[in-house]
Amino acid sequence: MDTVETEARALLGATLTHDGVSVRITEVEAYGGVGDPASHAARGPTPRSAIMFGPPDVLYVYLSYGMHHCANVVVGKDGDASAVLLRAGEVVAGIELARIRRGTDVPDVRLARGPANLTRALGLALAHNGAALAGPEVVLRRPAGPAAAVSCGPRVGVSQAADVPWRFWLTGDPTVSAYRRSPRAGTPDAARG
DNA sequence: CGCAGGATTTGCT
DNA sequence: GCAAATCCTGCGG
Repeated sequence: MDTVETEARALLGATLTHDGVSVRITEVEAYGGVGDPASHAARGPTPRSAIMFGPPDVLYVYLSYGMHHCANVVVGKDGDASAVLLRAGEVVAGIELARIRRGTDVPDVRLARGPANLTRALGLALAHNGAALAGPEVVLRRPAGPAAAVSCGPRVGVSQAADVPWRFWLTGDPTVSAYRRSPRAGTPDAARG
């Protein structure tokens, strides 16, 4: 339970609840601190990334491309800037509310597929940045034991250190996105579990 | 004060 | 498969 990598794996199968919707986490990405060029904390603490340097078990929410929200779980002890991006999940409660937020024509397995879609299904926004995972607003219920089958592969959407296999997902789970490859098609996926 | 870029998603060709 | 939408953050001057 020391590395962000381990923390990321441990979050698979966890259930995150907010505002009437619960999502079982099926896909995550690990982000290191200062040593990880792809992390928001790569160049030291900034107003935005400061929350990552604080105590763990809080939410780190940020706005991407001016329109999408992404949610992270801050891990590691105080002073450590590690975080785990929540990329996809399965809606296990409040599915009707999630469907309203995402659109009635969205298939169930896609309700929380993709980091921005997951936050939208949960109703998370910038206002929840720094929210404690122990509640009352946001509740994270960690799984009793480690996930049975976990696959790993390179991170998606990052232009730095994309070769580091710090993306984890539950093998074979239908809510996990087989996301598009990087611009360079033909790159070996290496993502098999 | 101004500029460049981003942990994405969606829709059209 | 490609390109646009859209705004906040971080850095340089």
